[in-house]
Amino acid sequence: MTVPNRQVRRTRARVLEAAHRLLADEGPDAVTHLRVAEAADVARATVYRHWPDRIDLLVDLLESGASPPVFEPPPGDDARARILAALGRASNNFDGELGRSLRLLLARADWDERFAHAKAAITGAGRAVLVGLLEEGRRSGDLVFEETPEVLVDRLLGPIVVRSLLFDDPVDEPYLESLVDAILGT
Amino acid sequence: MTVPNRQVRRTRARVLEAAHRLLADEGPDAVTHLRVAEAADVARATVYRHWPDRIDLLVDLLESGASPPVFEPPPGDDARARILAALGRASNNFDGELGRSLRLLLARADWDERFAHAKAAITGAGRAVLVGLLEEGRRSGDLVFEETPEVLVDRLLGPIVVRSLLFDDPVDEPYLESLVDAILGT
DNA sequence: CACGACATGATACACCTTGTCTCATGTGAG
DNA sequence: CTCACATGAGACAAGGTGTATCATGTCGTG
Repeated sequence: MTVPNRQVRRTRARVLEAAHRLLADEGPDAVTHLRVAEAADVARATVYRHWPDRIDLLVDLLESGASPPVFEPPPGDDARARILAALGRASNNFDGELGRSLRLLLARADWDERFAHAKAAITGAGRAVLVGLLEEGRRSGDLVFEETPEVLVDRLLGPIVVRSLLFDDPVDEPYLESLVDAILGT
Repeated sequence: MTVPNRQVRRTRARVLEAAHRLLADEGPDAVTHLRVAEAADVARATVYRHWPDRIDLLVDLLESGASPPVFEPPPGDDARARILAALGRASNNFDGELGRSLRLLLARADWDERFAHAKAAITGAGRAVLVGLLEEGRRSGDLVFEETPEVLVDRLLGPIVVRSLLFDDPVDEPYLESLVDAILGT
């Protein structure tokens, strides 16, 4: 991995930013070499040099946009509060632009290996964070449960996902609290 | 609504079937007027006559394929068994081709009104079936719960959705049983 | 600073897809 | 059988794709 030039970094950043706007405004079909180049005020050939395949550009876009803050391990004292904060962060990310990226990732992963990798990385990371919080709570004695942590993650994350990604209903703080209490028995 | 010709019906069926294969094999980007026409052995102009917009064809495809059996109200005696059967049917449908259609619908709904309608119709129907089963169980005395039925549907359906659509982990009968017992307290 | 390596802009090219049109031919309902 | 209408076949302009070339611009290094 050679570290890219300043010029290269600047160009990539400009292109990605333009592509990001295009994706957000007009959807994945609008992210073509031509339109991205025009929006970024960059030669079309330049876009081809960096991303010979349109799909690579889309994957880059989704990975850079959807990855970092989705399930960041939150600070806090007891396990319940930390889990609550993690779920709140997740639900905040699910609606809005990040939710759209996630849905796009889910759909494209069915037909394209590159999207599948990105999907696995992101969902895997999120799952790992929650599993970690649960195990930490069990070790510290804050939580007592019989099921595997993975099963509990399903039960905690699932309702939020269904509600925001499928039903387009809001998820607020009371909803999360009653969910956590019901699942974790706190 | 005029009832279409025999010729028209035949053509539409052939085109839809070819488009279906294309979607399943190569994904949504492959469903273009040209490729569908070639696969269906039909003139390209004919496809344009029936579906002037490529998106209409995709929506048609997803609605016809994804709608009917997703959450069919199952027969059975007690509420727990019926809900279990409904969830089992749903989880069977989530992986495989129907799951892909659902994910595609979710993603495209963010940028296209027509997909959004189809998504709302399908998810709404599914939710209604489960809510109905819960209310029926409450009336018959099989089930006792304090939350709204919608909240319980989130908790029942959510884990299954997350597990099959996000994590790509299998959902088997014991998983469903322990889920139902945990959520409904049976 | 000056040089050299390399990224970019500009342009050209052949090829493919799209959307629309026209007209001859085929098909089915009455 | 006949006529309305659906389809097939092909033409067409417009525009997107992918690749190549070369002059120009930008940066890192000596």
